[in-house]
Amino acid sequence: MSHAEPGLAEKVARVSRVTLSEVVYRDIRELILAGQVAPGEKFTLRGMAEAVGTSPMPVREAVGRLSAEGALEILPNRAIRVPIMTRERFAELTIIRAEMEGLAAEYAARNAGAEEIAAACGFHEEFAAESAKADPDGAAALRLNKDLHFAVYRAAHMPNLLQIIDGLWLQVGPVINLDLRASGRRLKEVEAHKHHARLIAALKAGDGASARQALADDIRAAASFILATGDLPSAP
Amino acid sequence: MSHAEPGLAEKVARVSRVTLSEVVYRDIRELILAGQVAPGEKFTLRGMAEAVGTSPMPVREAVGRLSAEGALEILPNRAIRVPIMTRERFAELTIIRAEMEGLAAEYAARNAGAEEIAAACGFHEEFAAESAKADPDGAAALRLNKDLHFAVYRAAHMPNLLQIIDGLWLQVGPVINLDLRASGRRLKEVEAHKHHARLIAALKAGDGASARQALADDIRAAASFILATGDLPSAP
DNA sequence: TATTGTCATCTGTGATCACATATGTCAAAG
DNA sequence: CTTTGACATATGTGATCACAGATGACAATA
Repeated sequence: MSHAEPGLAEKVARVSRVTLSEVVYRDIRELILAGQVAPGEKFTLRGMAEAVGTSPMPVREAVGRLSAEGALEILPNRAIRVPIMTRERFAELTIIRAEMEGLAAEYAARNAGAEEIAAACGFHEEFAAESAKADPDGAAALRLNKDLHFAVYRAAHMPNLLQIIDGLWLQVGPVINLDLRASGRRLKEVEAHKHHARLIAALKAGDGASARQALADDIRAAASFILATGDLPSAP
Repeated sequence: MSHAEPGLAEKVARVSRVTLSEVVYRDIRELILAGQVAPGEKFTLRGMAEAVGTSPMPVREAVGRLSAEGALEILPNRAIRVPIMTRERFAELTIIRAEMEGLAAEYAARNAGAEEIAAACGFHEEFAAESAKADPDGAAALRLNKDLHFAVYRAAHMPNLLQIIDGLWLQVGPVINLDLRASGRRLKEVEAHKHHARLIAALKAGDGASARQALADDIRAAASFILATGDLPSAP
């Protein structure tokens, strides 16, 4: 290929053809993250294939990836289901999240550019506004909360860390969303916006230790609420 | 089971039945961990399938899982290769490892039973003995080093954390092993056994903070050596 | 010699088939 | 009414086939 023409041919060629496996993977992933599939729910390759209008093949690859990430579970019977979240597993994941996401916040405080901090700050203000309402929109607040968190994590400029955190959110996603439906005021009660404010202030000051502390507190406060009010089974 | 002859052999075969995908997955995984495939090396589904004596099908699933874990990489051309380790990626993975494995060590100091500490101590003594030799066996020392580390991580009793650490070792595995061949005395020069001794002492004392510090120092010392002496490319 | 165009081959992706096992149904025996 | 057995169906796993795009070899051309 000649390098002379960066024009149309190049662009068209760069149109990365996305595989069906990738599409199915992202579809199932979104279902799980949005909490639209309940923990313990089982499904089959052929059933999912018919639902998305493909052969079972792409679903197989998607399920393989998702089970490798812990977002799905393959029982000894070879059945496929959304993993059940126990109190013990949730507690462990909370410890890991506080550590990893705190680490990301610490490096974000060091490495973030001004525009990245501004973006995170924007999400923070939107979130605080939504939280302050008399009857806050839980789904919208939750989305803004996620936007804020990942704006910070991206600002750390650590792609491998970001990928691990992504996998952790995929595992706790169902519980977070299901719990929100059970108790809509969660985000206000745990005073998430106050933790967020401390986080943003630390980012602006370039104070890594404080950023880490604020983020860890945010995660632990939300987790404590879920462990206290949620109905997570206690099977070890 | 309603079959006429259940027989012992039948039962054993049925119980211990693992899928071919799983076998192939573990095979490739071991190749990568042992550093028997070089970073950048490419391979094909059909080629690997013929090598292991199956159809391409199980290889496809194994490769899918491994690429989800970052142990393999799928290029835009859809070619499959062992990821190239850059200085930047190695530095980031080292930060993450120091944090995660340090966390595991801290909880191991709290949660480990006496027999678990004894097992780790045994690996430590074997490792120290091998390191003290005039001409230490690098491969054996590396294996003992891994045994010691994972004995500690298992003692934390945090299965999710253990799985994440496993994935991290899978990503840094090739470099560790390749570097060892280039400079056999690495383990002695970085004085790994001294870090290990501090770690074991902290475990016995139940001192989580010291255990974390010792383990983080061990990882950072080895990483510094590789960054200083290795020939990792500097492509961001 | 260097470049380009053509053609045979290779490779990943997706669909379909074959098979062993797991699950569900239902009638007969206790 | 409960339990057990056989039988029909459904499901995951593995192999094979079909196909579009990528790769590589090689001759023709400037």
